[in-house]
Order: sequence, then C-alpha cells, then structure tokens
Amino acid sequence: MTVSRALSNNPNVRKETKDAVIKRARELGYVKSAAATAMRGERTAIIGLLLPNLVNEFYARFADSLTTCLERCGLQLMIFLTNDELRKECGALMKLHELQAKAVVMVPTPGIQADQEQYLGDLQVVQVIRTRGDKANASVILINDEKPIKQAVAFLTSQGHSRIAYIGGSPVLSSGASRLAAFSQGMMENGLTLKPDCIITDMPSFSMGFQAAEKVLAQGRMTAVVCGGFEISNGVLNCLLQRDVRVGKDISFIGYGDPSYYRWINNGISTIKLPVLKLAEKTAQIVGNNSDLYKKETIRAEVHAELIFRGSSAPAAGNLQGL
Amino acid sequence: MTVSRALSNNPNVRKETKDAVIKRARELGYVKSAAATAMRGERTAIIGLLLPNLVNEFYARFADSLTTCLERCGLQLMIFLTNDELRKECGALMKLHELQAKAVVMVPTPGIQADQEQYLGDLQVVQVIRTRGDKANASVILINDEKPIKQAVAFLTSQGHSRIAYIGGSPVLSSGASRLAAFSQGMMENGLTLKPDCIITDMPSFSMGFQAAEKVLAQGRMTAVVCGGFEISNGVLNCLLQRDVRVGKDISFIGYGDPSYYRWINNGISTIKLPVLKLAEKTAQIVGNNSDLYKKETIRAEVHAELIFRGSSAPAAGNLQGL
DNA sequence: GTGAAAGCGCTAACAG
DNA sequence: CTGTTAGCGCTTTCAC
Repeated sequence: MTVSRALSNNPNVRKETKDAVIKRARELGYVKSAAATAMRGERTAIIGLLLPNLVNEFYARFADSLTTCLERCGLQLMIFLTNDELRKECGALMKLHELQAKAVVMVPTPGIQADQEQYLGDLQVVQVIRTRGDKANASVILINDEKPIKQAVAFLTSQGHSRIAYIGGSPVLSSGASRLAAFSQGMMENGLTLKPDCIITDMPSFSMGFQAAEKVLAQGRMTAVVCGGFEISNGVLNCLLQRDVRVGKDISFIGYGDPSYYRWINNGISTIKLPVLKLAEKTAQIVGNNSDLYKKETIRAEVHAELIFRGSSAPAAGNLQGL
Repeated sequence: MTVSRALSNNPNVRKETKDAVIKRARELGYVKSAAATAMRGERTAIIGLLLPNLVNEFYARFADSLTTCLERCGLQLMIFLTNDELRKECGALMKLHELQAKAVVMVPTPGIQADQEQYLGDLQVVQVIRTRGDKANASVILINDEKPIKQAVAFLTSQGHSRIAYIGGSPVLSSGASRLAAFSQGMMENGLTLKPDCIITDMPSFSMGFQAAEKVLAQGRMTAVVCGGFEISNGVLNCLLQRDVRVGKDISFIGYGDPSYYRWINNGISTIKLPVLKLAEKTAQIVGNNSDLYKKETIRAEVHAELIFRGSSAPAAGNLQGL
C-alpha cells in the first residue's frame, strides 16, 4: 500500500520511503498496468476515432491534428476505418465500449441509427462533419460551408456563367444535404434556374466524382462545375485533366477541400478550403475536457470553410463562344 | 462460471443453458471487459503504430492499409505520431507497454537506441522503412529502392544528362544512407563524377526539399534532380513549380513516392513508386501471426520500389543548349 | 506514516 | 454439466 501511495505521489508517505520506492521501481522497469486501472472502473485514456478512411487527405490531416491536440491531455487516439459502412461502425463502437474508451469522435456513416445506444455504453460521443439527428446525446461539430458555396456560385455568375453543374455528396448525408441546399440557394439568389440535370449527388468517392464529371462532359452544356465533397472534387478534377479539358478555360472549376497540389495544377484550382486544424482543436477541447462534472452537456459547434480563388474559376467567355 | 463458459462458447455447457445465457447477455447489453481480460495476463488486441506523421501521404496510406489488414485478425491499430523525435517515441512505447499491446510497428526515429529495451517490456517489434541496428530482437521490413534509383540515373544519363543532383534523407537514417549509396553507385556505373555539390541530404521534410531545390537552382548547373524521400520530393517539386521552372524541359525531375497528383502535374512526374500495400500486408502477416509458439524469431523482409516514367524526365537537350 | 481487507471482471484449476 | 476458490494489479476504506 505504501508503495502504491509512493508511486501515486500521495503526501502521506515519508519522503525517504517515497524516494526509495520510486528509485527501485525505476530499476525494476515498473510500469503501471493500464488494465488494472481500467478494471477499477476508471475510463481508459483512449479516444476512438471513426473515419471512412485515411486515404482522403482531409481525414488524414484531421487525424494527424487531433492526435497532436489530444496528446497534450495525455489521451490516445484509436482509429477505426468504417468505409462508410454501418456494420463496421457498430463493430468499432463495440470495441471501444469493451475498452472503456473515454469518448468517440465519429464521422457517422449514412445508415440508420438503429439502437446503437446499446453499443455506446456511456461513452461520450462527438459527431464531426456529418450528423445523424440529435436523438443520441452527442455533441456535434460541423463545417459551415454555406457562405463559400454561395460565394462560388455568385462569383461564377459574375463571370458570365449560367450553366453551372454541382457534383456533391448524397443528401442522405447531412453534409451532402446542406451543401446541396447552399448551392441551390446560391443559384436562386443569382437568378439562375436549377435544372435537375445540372445536379449530381451520390455517396461521395473519387470514382463517383470521376463518373459524374464524365456525365457532365457528355452533356456538353455546362460551363462551370462546383464540387461538394473532398474526394469527389479530386475525382472530377482528375477526369477533367485526363480528358485534356482545359480547366479554367474550357470549363471553370471550383473544388472542395484544399489538397496541397491544388495550388500547382494549371494556374491553381479554386476551391473551398476546410478548417481542419480548427475542427481538430474544437474536437479536442470537447473530448479532452476533464469534465469532473459528469455533465453530459452536448455541445454544438461550427467551424467555417472559406473560398479560395485561383486560376480554375475564370470568365465563361472562352466556352460560351464555342457553343 | 457457467455464464463465463457459455459466453466463451465452452462445450461443457448444456445447449439450452448456453442459449439462455447468451440471450440474456444480449438483452442486458453485456460486453466483455477488455480490462479484466488484459489483467489476467493476456495481451491486448492492440498494435501500436509509430509514425513521424500522417500528413505524409505515404504514411497515411500505410496506416490505412495496415488498419484494414489487421482488422481481419481482430487487431486494432493505435497510432502515435513521433515527429521523428526520440522523446516522443519513448513515450509512445511506454504507453504501449502499459497497455500490454501485442506488438509495435514503428518507423524508428533517427536518435540513438539507448536502453529502450526497458520500455518495450516483451512486446514484439517490427521496424519498417528504416531500421536501427539489429541489436534488439526486432523484425525489419525495408523498401528496396536500389534498383529504381540506379535505373533513374541510368535513364537520365541515356538522355544526355550528366549534372544530376540528388536530394534525399540524411544518411543517419538507414533509408537515407541506402538511397544515397544507390545513387552514388548509379553515378559511378554510368561513368559520372560524383561532386559533393550535387548531393544534398538532411532530415527529410517538405521544407528541407524546398530549400535544397532552391540551392540547386541557385547553382544553376544541374540539368536533372533525383529525389530520395517522399516529402522531400514534394518540397523540391513545389519549389520548381513556384519558380516557374519548366519541369521536364528546363530541368528533369524524378520524384520519390507517388502521390496521386504526380500524374497530373505538367506531363506527369516520373517517380519511384513505393509498394505501400505490400508493405502493409507483410507487416500484418508478421504481427497478426498468432504465434502460439512464443518464437521470437525476428523476420527480415523487403518489398520493392519501382521506377515510373512520365513526362518530367526528358532529354537534356533543351537545357544543355542553354548552357 | 503504514498496513490489512476487499473488490473491480474474468477464467484456470479443481471439486462435486 | 455446474459450482467454488483463487488471483491477475490496483486503490479505497478503515484500522493501527
């Protein structure tokens, strides 16, 4: 018992005893068993992170930033890849429950909530980027991209574009729905008609973006494209480049997310830049919060995206002349 | 006890009893405590992964692939970012020790080994990409890039280049040393002189690459650059693009690693492509190996990199004429 | 300032 | 087939 007290720096131990214990412990290479600590009911210093994947640079950067932010609180991230499958999400939550994780930070998969409550035990939940209703007492941090999306449409309009395509995530995702809404509103506000064939949405992925871009090109009527999804944006851009479409001339392009190479493609890719670091900081703040108070107050927060102008969003002239 | 047996599917339980137990457990939302299991001495299903960062696309892809591979064995990755600092590496190892992790997969930091053995407890170690001596009984998986590096030099030579710069990782890293050796050998084999000012090595990073490229440009004598590091390659390339150097005309460039955008910059960036998936698979194979036998046989393996030709490695003519 | 007892959830080893 | 005992490493509680 004295040993225990010495190691946890309890004042009720003679200094000499304490020093001796600590010294010997070091000699023996003692490390406190996380398992024993956890078994006494305390939470583990583990935070689960559920992401669709790590190949998406946005997710990778988020994971990187969050790891760093949490390290300061002595918390460790355990990453689970869901591939946007509900089944995997459930599996991950169950494991975290078993591990008595302190909290989960998750990009919810599109499926239905079901009685996931069961899996969660009493661990704290933070939904990021997307949300799946408020039923669960989960905190939510979203990226507000309404303004930059509207700005994108307004700018393109001011450059003479009127046939603007939108390629984004499915509206079954909360993020997909809000981005699409922003685009639609933007079109209305600028007096443009919102034809159904100028909007393509689906589960977001590189290949989805690629294929959507092929469709848009096949139509041959659009003079500009706005993207509403990180991997989608990459897919669309890759399609355009592969087809030798002169981005910024034949067609104007506004991407979503800002992978480092967007600066260097052609004259730069205009895009909606996402505040990754701020998102991570806010998340860490909620999760790392030593809520001695068992307040399960659920927080709702937003971080703001920003439109970056580069060469890919140019006047429509070149293209309109061609029509 | 019967309950315990039922839940662990022990045959010595009447079927009806077992079913009843399992049913009731589900109703109650029972999950087996990982802590209790761990406390009885068993290893956790946790594999530590120590990486410099996750921003480097190569590391992110490796983490992604490894997560997926390990999931099949029911193992979970816990990622620690070392930022190539020995201090952080030690901290991470200690935490893994506390958690009774089953194994660590690590990209060793450049520092000295010290008596890290202490931190490791008896967990299995797999060093990837770089190695830090064989003293510790650690398995090692390296990327063999000797052949593609030599090929790169040979190809550039065949295109008329003779002033070829090499920008790579510091030789204090085993990877840096072997790449530099391959480049040097390549130069010799092609009858080229290896002047000291054509070689720049340092701790690998984007900015290191960027600055090295600035130096090379300032010299104004090189007609080609070969890179020996993923982030270095990005840094060099970004510098060239920012300075409006016509890559593949003013200067030939062979990168290291194959981020998706290399295909689309100018006429494509020639590069040494790394076998990420194979690396992950091999790693998972070693780590996931249910070594019921406590054989601590340490494995040494290699996966092979490959040179990809694209537009950035062109004949030297254009440049040589200019000199 | 120190120590003994008890219990967190689980299972190996031994009864019945 | 089912149950009892004991112990994994730790801390809280209550003596001394």
